[in-house]
Amino acid sequence: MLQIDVLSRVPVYEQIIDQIETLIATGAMEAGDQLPSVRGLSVEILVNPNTIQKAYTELDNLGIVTSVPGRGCFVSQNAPEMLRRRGTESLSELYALAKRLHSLGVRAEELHQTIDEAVSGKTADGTGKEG
Amino acid sequence: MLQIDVLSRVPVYEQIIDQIETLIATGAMEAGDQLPSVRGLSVEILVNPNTIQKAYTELDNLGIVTSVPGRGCFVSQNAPEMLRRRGTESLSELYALAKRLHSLGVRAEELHQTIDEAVSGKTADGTGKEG
Amino acid sequence: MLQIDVLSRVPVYEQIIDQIETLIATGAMEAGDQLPSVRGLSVEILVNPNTIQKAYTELDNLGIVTSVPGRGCFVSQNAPEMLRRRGTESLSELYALAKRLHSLGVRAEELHQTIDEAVSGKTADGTGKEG
Amino acid sequence: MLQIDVLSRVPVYEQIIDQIETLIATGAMEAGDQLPSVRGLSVEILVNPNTIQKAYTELDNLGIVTSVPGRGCFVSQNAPEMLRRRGTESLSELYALAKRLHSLGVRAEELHQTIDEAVSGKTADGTGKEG
DNA sequence: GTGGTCTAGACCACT
DNA sequence: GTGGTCTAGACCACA
Repeated sequence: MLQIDVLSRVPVYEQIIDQIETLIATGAMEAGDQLPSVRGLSVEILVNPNTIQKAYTELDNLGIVTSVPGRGCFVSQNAPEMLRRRGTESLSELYALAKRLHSLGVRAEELHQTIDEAVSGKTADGTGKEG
Repeated sequence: MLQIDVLSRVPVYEQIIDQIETLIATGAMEAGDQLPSVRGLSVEILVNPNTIQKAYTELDNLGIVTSVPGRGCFVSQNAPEMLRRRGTESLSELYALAKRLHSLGVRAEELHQTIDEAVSGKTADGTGKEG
Repeated sequence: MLQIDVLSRVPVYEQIIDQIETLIATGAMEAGDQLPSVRGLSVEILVNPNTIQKAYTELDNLGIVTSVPGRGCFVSQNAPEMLRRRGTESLSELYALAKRLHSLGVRAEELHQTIDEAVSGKTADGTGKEG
Repeated sequence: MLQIDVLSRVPVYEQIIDQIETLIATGAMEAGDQLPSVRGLSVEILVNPNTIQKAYTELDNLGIVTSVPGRGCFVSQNAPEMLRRRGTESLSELYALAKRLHSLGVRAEELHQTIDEAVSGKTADGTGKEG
């Protein structure tokens, strides 16, 4: 269900958060759906239960999911809307990265082209590799 | 000369690297130019000499700069070209980020608009802060 | 595990790098193996943790090793291959040194004999000390 | 006359020593020949006179040249023989480097081949670049 | 003066 | 526990 790269610089709990958010934003998971149990997901993706718990707690704090003690963890009603808003707010990251690449001499045209490729899902020079 | 944000999550030595790279890529510093001395920059921007040294060593490893013990630190001949190439290669990061934001529901139009703002230097909703 | 010569002109962190690379190249450590922890190795070979850290960071930059914060430091998958390639590329150093010795009047036969001794591990007149 | 690489890791004074030694060992300079004056060589190769002086002093200490105050610096009578002996002693460097390359996986055959190329003056894969 | 190395000791995020 | 960053202060070789 989730793909974890233990060698990545991105903390494991953050990878979990990102992927669950994407599942929700893309509609693969809907409001009210139950997340896998901490222990179940732990054995499935071979990650320490504490790390899973940390990711779930974080998602709860963000309001993306709702933990119900003794029952489980469920996608919040307004999760998709929240994620979209969060995405818009995160445009500042895109802004900062684009600004840096531009300052390194990458032309605006190349930046726009990369955006188009990301949106359309092509992998021209986007390998998906991070930093 | 350099602006350090001690509250940023970006390590100080990386801020130094980024800003020097930008100075070179924008032509503010040219091949052969001498960088400020480790100790001089240290007192100027109020950062420990070891941190400056770490940044310079990293820039040396990257080939952006050539350190000559006893003489100083100089911008490499092919630094501008290297930086531009590095920037182009880093488009994959932009690709990944744009893809993620799009998956969170951000529309392509918003992404392109952010690119435009980054290139033109406006700060509409790009505060430079992270998400 | 590692032998450090504090009297050598070779920096301690470089001695660490060299010896770990040798362990990997010779198969004593394999891809995926975990390196000793920074603090653990520090007390074992009586070297400051920062010096160990510097060696590990360098190995990470070289791609020989992958550091995962909070988990440890692991031998990269393609480390052995990279090391062998690096060795072949470094033949130019051997070339330069041999050329210099030859220009100083050392006969080719002596050079070949020294190579043989180095390969077979004998220490005839190769003390490992520098000239 | 001498070629100095100010960007090299090898100290300038050491480059001067090396090249003068090579000139003597190859017979380009003979016993009794006068070396260029400190100030003359200084302007010719654009190096600080103190650095030239340091090289000459070092050569004097090695017995390769003899400084005569007020008259100049001359190649010693037994310089060629000394250099040859020094070269033989320096075989330990070749030993150490060969041992390291071998430990990185370079085969003995490749090492011998590189020696042959260095002796015969070919530049197959010997670029002369250092480390 | 320059860069380079090392130590001691602290704090941080993450597992 | 892990690696990563930073500071303070020292010493070295080199120009």
